[in-house]
Amino acid sequence: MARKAASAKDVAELAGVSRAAVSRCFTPGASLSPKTRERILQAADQLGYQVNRLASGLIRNETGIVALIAAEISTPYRSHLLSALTERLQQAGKVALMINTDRSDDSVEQALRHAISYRTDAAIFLSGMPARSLAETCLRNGMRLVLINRDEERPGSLRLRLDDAEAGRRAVALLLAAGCKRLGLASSAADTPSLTERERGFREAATAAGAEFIEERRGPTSYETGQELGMALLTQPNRPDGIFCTTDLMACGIIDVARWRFGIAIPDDLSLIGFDDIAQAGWEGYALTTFSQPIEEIAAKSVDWLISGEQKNEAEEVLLEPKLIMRRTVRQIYVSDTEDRRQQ
Amino acid sequence: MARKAASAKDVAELAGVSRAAVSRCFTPGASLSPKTRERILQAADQLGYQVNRLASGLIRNETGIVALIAAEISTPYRSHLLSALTERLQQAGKVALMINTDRSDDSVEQALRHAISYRTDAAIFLSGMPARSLAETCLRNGMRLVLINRDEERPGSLRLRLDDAEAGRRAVALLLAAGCKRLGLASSAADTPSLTERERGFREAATAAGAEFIEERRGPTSYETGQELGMALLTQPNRPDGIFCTTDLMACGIIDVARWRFGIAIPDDLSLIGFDDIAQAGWEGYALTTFSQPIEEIAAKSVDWLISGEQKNEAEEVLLEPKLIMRRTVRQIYVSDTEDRRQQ
DNA sequence: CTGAAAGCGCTTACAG
DNA sequence: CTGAAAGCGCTTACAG
Repeated sequence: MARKAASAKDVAELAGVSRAAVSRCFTPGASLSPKTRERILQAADQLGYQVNRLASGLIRNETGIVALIAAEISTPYRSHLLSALTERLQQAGKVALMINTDRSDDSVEQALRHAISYRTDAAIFLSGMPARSLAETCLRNGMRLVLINRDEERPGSLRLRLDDAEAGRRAVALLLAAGCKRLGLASSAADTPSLTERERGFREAATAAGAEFIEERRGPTSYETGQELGMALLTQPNRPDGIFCTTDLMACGIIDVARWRFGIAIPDDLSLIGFDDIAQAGWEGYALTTFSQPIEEIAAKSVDWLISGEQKNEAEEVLLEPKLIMRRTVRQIYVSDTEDRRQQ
Repeated sequence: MARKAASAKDVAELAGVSRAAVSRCFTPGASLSPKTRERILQAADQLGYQVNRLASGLIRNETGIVALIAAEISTPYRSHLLSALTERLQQAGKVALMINTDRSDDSVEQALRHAISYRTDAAIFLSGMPARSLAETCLRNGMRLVLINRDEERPGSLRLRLDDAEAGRRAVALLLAAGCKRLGLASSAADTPSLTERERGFREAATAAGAEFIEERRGPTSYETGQELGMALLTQPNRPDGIFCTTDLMACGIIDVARWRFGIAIPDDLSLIGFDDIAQAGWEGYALTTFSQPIEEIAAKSVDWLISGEQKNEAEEVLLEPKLIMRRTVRQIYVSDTEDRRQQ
């Protein structure tokens, strides 16, 4: 039993041409007479020939592989972004190598070494950061780096960020406009750049507005943490009536606790704003007012940058705007009762 | 600017040994004196050398890459499975190539061709099926195939299935035991092997028990379809009081519609059973009684089979049991009120 | 234990 | 337009 796929040599022999010719047949733009091309294509088809990307990658110094480096890849937001990225990559003729990390420097380094050993054309970081020295090694090898929502930059890389702080500020304004008297900030203890920025924006605006607020930060970024956050915030003697939660996943936990354990009416007795616009935020049971991450835009910009353009030595940076998605967890007091009905 | 990573040649020169020696240094079990190894390791470290898996894959006919072929990869169940698979693969020293399909034969074929061109050691199918002829080509090249929840088999491949029909049957029994008088079967129109089996088991058992039931099948497998299903089922003149929904995602949609649009109390006025045990099924707002897919077991069995063992010519098959997860969407009537309280 | 040499499957100047 | 030849970075018998 042959354990080898057909090679260019096999095709060449069958078609009665040189190995070079069959190579040209599969490299766009190479000169080849229509007749020869036809003969080669037919032979290739007959043999089930597929060019070996390992070999061609070795020669051309371009593998068509790009590494996706991320932690917690089954989380709603993360998996959505990964999906968008994978799809765009495929449309651009690239292929995605998924590498799971646990966010530790060690595992991120490990991931990047994997990427290097497969000579990926690029690496996209959704979690963690490559050490400066390793990043330089990558660049020297012609590998491109894109950093999504990371707080540092690396020379030669593309950095895509959201204006997280602005979202925190807008959340405060919104909550105050809804008549909330006592604000709450809920976040995980993950200390991820995006979360920290959202928190900072919130504190800044709340302080500037002279608003009273309390905050709770704990645990990993999860639904369960949301439940704990809800318990902590809602058992306070003077509990908040307007909460900004740095992540939808946690906000869902807060909503459930408020509703099912305390019977708190949302948005009448408690207004809540999340971040990410995960699918569940749009579910009827949550209808969460939140800020959406422009996932398709992030994915598009990332792969556009990867496939086009020359390598530069400065870092490029693009700042995207989260968009406010109004749903039904923030009380609307500006609209009178009758107008409210007319609007529906 | 050097655009090339350090190669074995560079390391060999720096360490004053042959290229063969540095190759041996990085292949487990190759004979090499401790002294030489030490010198090589040091040189490699200094140069930031990583063996080029493209070149080694070419020679050894083993790339360490395994393709994950799936549709709708950001769905809760799918992304969870993908995450487990990726993790196990990494632990086994392999790396995951993620390929997105849209389930059409065409895109599945495309995906497999991609896998072939990168000479992946294996392909794991979570969606779609490789055409018989293509599958044979793969096997001939020594590529291993694992099919998860697929209805056909392919010689030489591993097929992992769940006893979906049995779950459908158990759902009927459970609903009947809960005192439901009129059953409902809710499913998407996706015609996926797993769904069809779950439906079949339900119909079989319902018919055998002489139970009255209605069914609704429509749309893709999504939360939104669940909402439609809920509308269709709950607006019936004689609506069901016990529903088996072939997927948790859709079940969540049904719950929300029942609760928020019709004010139906769950489980008092409507019992509901799902399938998959996605994270949301465990959320406080749903607390969905459901069947769990043994995801970790599926992942473990898949990669164990891949890394160990000889290629055989018959297809192997393993049948896994979905496990009933009792939560709070099925009415409990066997337990008297006082006993009920004692149990808590 | 170690090295020289052949070979994996491709691409790409270089000539013609 | 086409082929012969060199070379990408590795591994692996084969000798010593």
